This record gives sequence, C-alpha cells and structure tokens, in this order.
Amino acid sequence: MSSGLPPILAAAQPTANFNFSGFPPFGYLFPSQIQAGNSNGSSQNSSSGRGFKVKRHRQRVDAGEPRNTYQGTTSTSTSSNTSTSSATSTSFSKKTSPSTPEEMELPTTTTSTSSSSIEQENLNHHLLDEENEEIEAMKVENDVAQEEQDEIDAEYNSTHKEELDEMGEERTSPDSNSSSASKRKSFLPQKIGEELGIDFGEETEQINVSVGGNTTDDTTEESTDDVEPKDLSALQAQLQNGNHLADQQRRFYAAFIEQQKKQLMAAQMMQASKINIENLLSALRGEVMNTFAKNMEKVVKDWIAEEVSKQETSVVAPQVPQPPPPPPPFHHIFPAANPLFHMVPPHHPMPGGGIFPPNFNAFNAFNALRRNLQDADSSDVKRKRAKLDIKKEEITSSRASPLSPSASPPLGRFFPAPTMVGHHYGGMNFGDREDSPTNSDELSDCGYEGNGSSSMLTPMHLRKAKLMFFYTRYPNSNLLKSYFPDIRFNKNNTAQLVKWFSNFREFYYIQMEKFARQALAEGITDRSEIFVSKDSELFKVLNTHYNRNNHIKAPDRLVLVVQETLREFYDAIKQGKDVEPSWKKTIYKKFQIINRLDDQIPDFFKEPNFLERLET
DNA sequence: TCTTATCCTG
DNA sequence: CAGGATAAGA
Repeated sequence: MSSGLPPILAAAQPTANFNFSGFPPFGYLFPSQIQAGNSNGSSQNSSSGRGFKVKRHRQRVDAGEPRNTYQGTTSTSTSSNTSTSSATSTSFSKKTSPSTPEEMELPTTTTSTSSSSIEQENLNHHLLDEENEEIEAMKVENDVAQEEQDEIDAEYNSTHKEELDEMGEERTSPDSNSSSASKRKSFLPQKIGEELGIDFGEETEQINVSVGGNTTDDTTEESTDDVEPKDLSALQAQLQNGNHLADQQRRFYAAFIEQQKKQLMAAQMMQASKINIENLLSALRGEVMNTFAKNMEKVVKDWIAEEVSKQETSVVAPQVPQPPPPPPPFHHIFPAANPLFHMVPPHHPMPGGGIFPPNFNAFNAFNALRRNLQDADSSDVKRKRAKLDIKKEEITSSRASPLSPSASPPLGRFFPAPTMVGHHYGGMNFGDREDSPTNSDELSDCGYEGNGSSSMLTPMHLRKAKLMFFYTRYPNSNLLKSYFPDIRFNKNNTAQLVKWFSNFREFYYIQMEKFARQALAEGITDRSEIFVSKDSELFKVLNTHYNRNNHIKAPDRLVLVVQETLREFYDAIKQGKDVEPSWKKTIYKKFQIINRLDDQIPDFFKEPNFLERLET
C-alpha cells in the first residue's frame, strides 16, 4: 500500500510487442452523440428524482448498457454440456460470423454522420490486431496452440484486410445507421467449451504423458493429421490391455476414430475448396461433438448396462468372487498431486507451462454416468443411505419437501454435508413468495431432489465461481450451468450465480479504477508503461479476493487481461473521460463484447471432487 | 415482455 | 453478497 503500485510499474520497458504507440484509446468509443444523449437523459433523471427519495439520478445509459446481445439465448446452440470451441475460439469466435462486412464495425460507431467511418474502421481493425498481437506475444509460452492461432490470425487479418479494401467507401451510409446492437451481434462472442476430441485423446490411463498438444485437432488440417496416428496408436494400445471392457471400448474407440476420420476428410475438403474455413470448422466441430457425444453415451451406457446386469446375475448365482465388476478405470485423473496448484513463485512474471491441460473430462462424464446408472439400478442397495440423507435434509430444512423421499442422493460425495449451511444461502429466497403458486420447480429448493442434485448454491460453490472468474469474466448462464453439474438449476439459483459474477466484475472493475488512478498519480505517462505481473499489488489483491487460499494457480493469461483492463482504465482516466456520466460503461462494453480475453475454464472445474478440494 | 447487466444501497 | 431500480437488447 505504502509504495502504491510499484510492481505495476515494475518494468518501465515498453516491450517490443507494444510498439503501437498511439491509437486514440477511446476516441472511437466515445462518440459525441452518446455524450449528448447522456446529458439529456441525466437531466431528465435528475429533474424527476430531485425531489424525494431521489430516483437515483443514474448515469443514464449506465445500468444495463454494456449488456450486449443475449449471450444466453444464442449460446443455447452449444448449450448441451458438450460445448464446442477450440483453443483459439476465445480469440476468434467473433469472426465465425459469416457477415463479414459488419464485423469490423465496433459497436459505438453509430454515428449517422460518420463521414470518416472508414478511418474508424481502420482504427478498430488496428485495435483488434494490436490486441491480438499483444496477447499472443505475451503468452508466447503457450505451446502449439499458439502456432495455430497465429496461422488463423494471419488468415483472419488478411481476409479482413481484403474485405476492408473491398468494402471501400460504399458502406458508410447503409448500415452505419443500423443500431450498434446489430453490429455487435455479429461479434457475439461465443466461446465456451472444451474439445471433446482432446479429452478422448488423453483419456488413456497414462494421463501424464499422453500427447498433450494434440488437443487442437480441429483447427487445421495438418494438426488433425498429426493427431490421428497418435490417437490411433494410443487407442490400439488401449485395446490391447482392455480386458473387461474390451468389447465396449473397442466400439467406443471405433466410434471415436471414425469421428476423427470424418473430421480429417472434412478438413481436407475444406482446404481444397478454401471456403470459409471458420464456418466450416465450427459447424464441423458441432457436428462431431454431437455425434461423438451421442456415440460415447450410447456405448458407455451399453457397457454399464451389461456390467450391471452381469453383476446382478452374479449375485443371484453364487459364482467366483467378482467383486467390483467395473474396474475403477480412470479414477485418478489427477495424479493426486495437483489439480490445485499454488501460486507460482513470484519471480517469473511470465511462467511458461500454461495452465492445466484440459484433459479428462470424458472420465468425469463416464464415471458420473456409471454412478448414476448404478444408482438407478441398484437403488434398493442404496435405500439405507438415502434414508440417512433424507434425515439430514429434514434436519437442515424444517420444511423439506416430503416429496420424493425415496430418491437417492448419490451426490452425497459431491456435496459435503457440512456445506448445508442453509441459513443465509438457500432458504430465504423463497420467503418472499410463500403464496406464489408459480413455484413450479421449487420442491428442490431446500435440498436434494430426485436426481440427487441440490439446487442450493453453497459457499463452496461461491468459491468455485470465484475461481472460475479467473478464467472468464463474462460467462453466460449455460456455461455456468455446465460447470456446476451438481446443481439443479432453476431460475433462482441461476440468477444467483449470474449475480455472483456480476458482483465479481464489480469488484474487479473497482480495483481497476483504483489502481489506474494510482498509476496516474504516480506519474505514468503512457499506457505502455503499465505492467501487471503476478506479483503486482493489483494482482495480489485480485488473487486474495477470488483465490484466497490459492486453490488454483492463477491462469497465466489473467495477468494480461488485468493489464489490459488496467490500461484501458488508465487511458480513460488520463483523458478525463471519468468526468463523463458513464465512462466506465465503454470499458465494460469493450471487455464484454470483445471478451475474447476470456479464457477457457479448465475441465477440472467440472470434476465432482473439485468442490471438496476447495474446502481446505 | 423477458433477459442480461449495471449501479447503488444495505 | 443480495435486492432493488433501471436500462436496453431481442
């Protein structure tokens, strides 16, 4: 505190990647119209609210402003937990939109009078490029994915430059009037997801080694090419040892291989015809994902059913001791050591390594599925435990729904009993609508419900959400839901979860403002002098807020995000924008719309045990 | 009208 | 962190 933000300024060396000295930081984000509008609106507000309890003369557009298109609804396309995307998706999701011309238009250029829209375009384009470059440059360490991204980046840039040229002058008038929103729509950032392909590639028991990189199979043809053989051999190896599941696994893998081939072929075709690679890719991905998921599910289900039936028959007919039929195949995905790291030692500002490998979620699904089915099938075996849990439930919530008492909560292990700190987290939400007959899905409010999942978000979930914030600042509700599989979501708890993230952002931005002002006060003269590293004061503040016990190692990219945010705030403040009514709005908007700064959330967040690990 | 997102207050 | 007010997109 005393020394302000020394670390931030630490290296006052404008690193090479930041050659780009002068893009008018927000000029394009602050069209004069908006300001005019602001003054109008605010005056209205103040006049009307001046009297009594003050109608909170709000900053006019403020509140919901940055809200950008319906993330949620659009994203529902990918909603089914098997989300799509690739390593590069966060950065480039926006250009998947076919409507190229609009793409480059940044939201705020609603200027109907815009005589120089082209210039703005160029600016914007420049901005995007610049940021991409920066980000990429700074996360050099990130392996192969990096290269792919570069490739794509190049393509992206070139294509867009062409487009820009083509578009030339004509397009000033017609769409410049279309609401900024519609333009933004084309941006619609849609990330989410983790590559299923990968998961399977790595699904082999030898997690540690197995071809980490492969993951990105889908982005380029070559990569898929490379991956294929590896996968095949790995799979074959698998097939060799597979005794119990040999059959099922064979089918399973066969399906997978088929998918891969499909993918490959498609990729080649795509290459040949050079047509909108992006689109094809995404479509392809979706398709593969779907079919693959289906196949997997089916195969696994089959196998489980078989195993279960086997088990049952074996029970009936006294046979050889056949204790645990389904071998605990892939239990330790994480070599005990560390799903949860600790902060890296302060000294390397740009630690290599990258974040955790996005592996093993197939296993989760698998195990979960297995569990579920077993639960269902051998329900009588579980009755006892169910009863126990019910008792618990009754204790914690006097008004526990008498419904579905027989339902077994296999979630016991997901959901550590002590976390039932109902007071102040769940129950009271409903006080307000005791009468309302509208509660359709309420029965689950106070605890477990048929499926065994609870609808109550606990402090553990909060912790987890905070950690997720390290990766994504603007998650949509579907993404969130997919990362809380143990929660049975209804309107209330989804809203709560979303609200959490809103609060997280609030804190985040407040810190940004604070430190930006500090930086300014310390005499920093240019945004490029602002640096954030993992031992920066600001970063520490954030870390203690979101990752108090260092449950995870902060993602490397986070520092970039923070730095970029901080710089934006710095610029805005430096230029006196902060006197304007809703000056932060534009920054929010920027980070929301261009939220390619969001990272992918590692898959281990979906681990059922993840919550438990957070307890310590 | 429903959603999403912010601001503000407690 | 939750609730309410509020704004704006769809």
